Amino acid sequence: MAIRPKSTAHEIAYRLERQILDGSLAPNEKIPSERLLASRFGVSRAIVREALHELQGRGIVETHHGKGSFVASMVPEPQEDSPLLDLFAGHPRTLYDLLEVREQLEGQAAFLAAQRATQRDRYFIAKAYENMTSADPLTNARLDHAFHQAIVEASHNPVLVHVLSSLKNLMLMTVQASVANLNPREHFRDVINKQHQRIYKTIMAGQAKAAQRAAMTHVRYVSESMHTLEELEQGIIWVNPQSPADAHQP
Amino acid sequence: MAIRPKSTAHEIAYRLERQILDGSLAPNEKIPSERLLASRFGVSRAIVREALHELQGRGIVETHHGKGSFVASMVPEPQEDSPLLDLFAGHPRTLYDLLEVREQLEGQAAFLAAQRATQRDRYFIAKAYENMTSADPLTNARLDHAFHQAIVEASHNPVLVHVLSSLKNLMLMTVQASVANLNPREHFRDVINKQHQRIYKTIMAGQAKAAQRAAMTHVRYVSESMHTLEELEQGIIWVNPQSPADAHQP
DNA sequence: CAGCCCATCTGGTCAGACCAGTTTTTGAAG
DNA sequence: CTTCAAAAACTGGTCTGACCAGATGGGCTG
Repeated sequence: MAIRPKSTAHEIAYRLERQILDGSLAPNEKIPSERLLASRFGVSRAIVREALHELQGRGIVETHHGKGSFVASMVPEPQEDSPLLDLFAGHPRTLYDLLEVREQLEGQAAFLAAQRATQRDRYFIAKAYENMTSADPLTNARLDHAFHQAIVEASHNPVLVHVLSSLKNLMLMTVQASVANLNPREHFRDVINKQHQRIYKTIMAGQAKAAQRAAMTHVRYVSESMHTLEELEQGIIWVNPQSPADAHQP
Repeated sequence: MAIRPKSTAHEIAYRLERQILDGSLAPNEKIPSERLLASRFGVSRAIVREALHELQGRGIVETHHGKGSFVASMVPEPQEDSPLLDLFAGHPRTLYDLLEVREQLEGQAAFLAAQRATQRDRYFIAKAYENMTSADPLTNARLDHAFHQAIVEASHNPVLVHVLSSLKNLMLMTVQASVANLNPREHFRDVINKQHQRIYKTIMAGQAKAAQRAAMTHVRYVSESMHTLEELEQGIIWVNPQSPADAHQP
């Protein structure tokens, strides 16, 4: 076989990645200097840098000018299948573009779910709804997502499922963000709970149009609320005494 | 603000990324050569390479020795590993699922285009519309698609652009199929032309709601017409003496 | 006309130099 | 001996220019 690597840089990236995965290089550990790696691997420094940039792009490595490169602290997940997530991460405005699309698709999903949900679908939706409402409001981002997911699947449209599935991580991010930001505020939480209830009831009642409206209203409300919150935060109005920047340094 | 970028390489990666996001660089499109990018951005080729490696690590870019670098498609190429195509193959019904989703997204695109289209957008839409109407009705599948594409881009929503772009091949297939099947029939062709005209006019007039309705009506009509045709074909009732299989080969 | 070859695209790799932050060493002052 | 600031010795960041290696297209040759 002897699958020769596409490029030396890619090969180096692969070997470094393996060292990280098998524990030779632990999280937060300092990676040897570029010059040392270069001589150790027998390649030029430029190649080492290209390899490091590749790993950097994958979030496995962080480098700091003057200090060195380090194994990223977060768990390296082989989620190669979501370039969209990476693409949009760090672009706040895109969040609203995403919510704009979600408004349509979730609305359609609710509409179709109301029309097409089988007994089994209804059971899962109901279960997801109960789990969500009975759980700790501060940590139910995933349950929130599970509820929406159950609805999407009840639409029985594979394309819709697939498209939204492509946005899954991204969606989870936004749902998480919204829940994390909105839930602590009782007013928002109450409104959202009511909206979820309305979506749930209309789907169960088979009222397609109403379900669509409810889902769209919900997503739009989340979007607008986050926008409002964002403006508040920019005004340095912190309800929580916690500082916004304190999640780093080993 | 003045957030000075961590590094030039990262800055270049960001700028390339933005070009991809806003559609200046479409999926599968060839990225300018490293030497050209270097001189264009005013940096060394090494920096361009590091930036490309970062995007490579994020799955946004693919490069091939001797050929160049390309924007990766969000959905795996139409090879055998595309879940959507697998889904589609052998399940003709999926075509209607796709059209169902398209109805929503094209409607939203038209809505947003009517609201947000710049002068430049309007120019491109107008041009695409003219090209489409003046061309040979039997071979304008691509022009049809170009028209719809121009509208989507005028929505100025990168997420929408990329979601629809991911479905591009599939969409082109359906548009092509619809045009190929429907166009020879004068009645359908007339209706579709009128629908295109209505979409065009409402967008130009900035009538968002009307544009949305027009676009949705159009997609739904195409879907329903194809459904009708399909039933006709199964009944082997051919109005046109033409064979059903002759809409390919360049 | 067929076919080979070379000019010239493209990315891949290398070497060495220098700039710019960080850390460590060092040496002089207190 | 301690203190502390300057300097040396790290680290990554960038540039230059060269050469190697696939891919390609056009023109010369048989």
